[in-house]
Amino acid sequence: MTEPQESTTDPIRGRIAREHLNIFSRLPPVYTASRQQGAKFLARCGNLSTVEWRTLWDLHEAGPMTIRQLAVIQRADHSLLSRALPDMRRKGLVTMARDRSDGRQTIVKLTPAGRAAYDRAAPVMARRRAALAEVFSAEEIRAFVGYLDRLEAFLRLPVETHFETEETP
Amino acid sequence: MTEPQESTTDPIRGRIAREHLNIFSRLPPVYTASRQQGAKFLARCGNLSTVEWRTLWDLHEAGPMTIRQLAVIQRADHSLLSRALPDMRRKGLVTMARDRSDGRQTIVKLTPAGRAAYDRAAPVMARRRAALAEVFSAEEIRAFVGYLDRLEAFLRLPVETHFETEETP
DNA sequence: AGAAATTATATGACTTGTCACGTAAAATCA
DNA sequence: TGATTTTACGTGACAAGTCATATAATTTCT
Repeated sequence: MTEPQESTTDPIRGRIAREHLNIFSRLPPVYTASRQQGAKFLARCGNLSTVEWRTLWDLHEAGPMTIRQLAVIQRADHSLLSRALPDMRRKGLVTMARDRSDGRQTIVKLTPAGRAAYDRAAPVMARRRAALAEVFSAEEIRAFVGYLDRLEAFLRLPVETHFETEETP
Repeated sequence: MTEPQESTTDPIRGRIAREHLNIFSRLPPVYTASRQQGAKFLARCGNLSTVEWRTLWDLHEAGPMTIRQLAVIQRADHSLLSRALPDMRRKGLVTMARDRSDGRQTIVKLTPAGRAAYDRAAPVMARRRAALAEVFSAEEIRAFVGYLDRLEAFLRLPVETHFETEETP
């Protein structure tokens, strides 16, 4: 009744089944799927990249800020922004001005075109979050986020933590 | 009592606080942290990359297989493996042989050196999973994975799903 | 004030991951 | 059997991210 090649596919299936419960293995595909879904939503409302969308959103919500602040909010390396922003300026979405009171900093600000791009994208991206909210209740989201918090805390522990002799004498 | 600059930092903090509950925003940093932690663990036991480690592990657990099967297990694009494997062969970790019965396929197999590299890395990576298990009970892992399953199912829905007029007449 | 340390940004090199497209081998179907 | 479709793999081009290092401006310390 079962396929004759079962002996060949079995170890593969077994492997997949076991990895299903491995959080570390699950993360990359889930993250990637999220990135792709986000990109598809963005494709429907202009041609913003993920980084661009996040940046427009942050600037819209929190007002003009420095590159570092953007990086802090997005929890990404500042170099990611440092590379993305000149392109966004070229596209007319933002302005970048050296801070007069602190010459190291660059203050990034939405332009009218940037605001327009935000306005075009925002409802579509809001729809995405609304769609998620149809699948997860607010309570479930909180629980899920709680797991993410705890996982992240674990992931950011210094690695040595896990290699010290942990015998409590 | 509060800092005088609160008016400046407030919108930033507010933004961070609000994004904290946004699953889509939380995923990239969590994924990235996991990748970095994995890389640090791997740095302690040889110099395998993430992809290399995953591949050695899969081959060790499920035996020789094709590039496609590796990609399926890892839920990644075949091109990722297609690029990584020649390097691994060059390092002597695997052999790649054209399948005699199906000339399209390449069968990847662990070499003794590959097995040795696996044996070196495996205990360290097992320790990582053990450390996670100290922080999450088996039950919690199941619940967490359940959320990931549901999220992934949502993320892989065709995008149009979310744009059809969903008024049930 | 001057030296030393810190901070903000830029940039090169790299990993993980995608998609699109080309080619060869295999499977299907007429 | 021969034409068409499918499948496996390779490869170029790209996005998102990192780290390390350099430079300039600011802050801190003596």
